[in-house]
Amino acid sequence: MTDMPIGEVSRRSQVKVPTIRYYEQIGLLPAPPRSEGNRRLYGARDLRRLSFIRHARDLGFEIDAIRTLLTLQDNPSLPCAEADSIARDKLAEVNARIESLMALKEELEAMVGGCGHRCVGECRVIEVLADHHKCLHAEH
Amino acid sequence: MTDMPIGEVSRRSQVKVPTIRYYEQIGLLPAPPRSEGNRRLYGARDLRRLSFIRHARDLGFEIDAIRTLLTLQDNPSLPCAEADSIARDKLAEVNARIESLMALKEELEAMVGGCGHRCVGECRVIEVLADHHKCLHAEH
DNA sequence: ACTTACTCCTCTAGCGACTAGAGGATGTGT
DNA sequence: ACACATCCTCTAGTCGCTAGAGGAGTAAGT
Repeated sequence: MTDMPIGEVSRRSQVKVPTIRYYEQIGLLPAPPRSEGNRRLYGARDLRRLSFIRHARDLGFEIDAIRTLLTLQDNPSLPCAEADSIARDKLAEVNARIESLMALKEELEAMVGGCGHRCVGECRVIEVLADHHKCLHAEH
Repeated sequence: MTDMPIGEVSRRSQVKVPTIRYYEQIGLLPAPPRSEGNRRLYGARDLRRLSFIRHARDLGFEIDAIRTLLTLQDNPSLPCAEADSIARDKLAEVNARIESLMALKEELEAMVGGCGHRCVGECRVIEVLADHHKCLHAEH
């Protein structure tokens, strides 16, 4: 459990080796002790922290937000309004992104469906991109 | 219509001035003629090209894909299978992104809903991020 | 003991698609 | 004549890594 080399903590946390070193460099992960041969030695705490980071990154949280979340995690007696608000912001952002991707999906489907694979002169894909007014959603 | 300065073509195409110069630099937009005082002078063709680029960027196409699409647009007699396949790829990617965002949305909703704004020690947001097994979707 | 193969170290540079800012020239309106 | 907007080039920064060079330490097999 303790004194894992970077490769093992990488495998277990699913965070790539250079990324772990990068996280150390930007101060997201504390610099661990080193072996006699100057290798990083990680413990269970580091593994938990890395898993936390990786999970949050997967969920689309930015490094800065994760920094805040980690500070909160380190101080469990603080009020959690901030964590909640970060998650709420993220949710709003995700909803917005879903909405615009749905519009995009419709537009792409119209493009792809309308093209009969002849030549570019008659291609709906090119046509739609060239002429904004042929869009399904003129707002953008 | 012709001999617009960069600011005007920017306003009309909705592409920012430095971005237009950047597109010129990377060879996405041909370098226009210059005025006596060394200012770029754009014509209707450039405006159309920029609008095409902007529209495609909005739709999430990468610069490289746009480069291909522009080449196709410039040669209308080529078969359009490639344009079609680029759009199809993009559609698949968009669908995948929508799906993962929907899963994310659920997870964030569970986080936000489960937290009663007390203190971090009881916060579901932190808890879920720290412990992967509390996720709704264990795959990721 | 020696070799091979692997992991690890530091360091620098690169990615994509811009964006920001410095420092200066040109153009427009009053 | 002057103010002010717009333009020019150039360099460097953003974010979150990723790739590669060049070298050192370590584990397993012979």
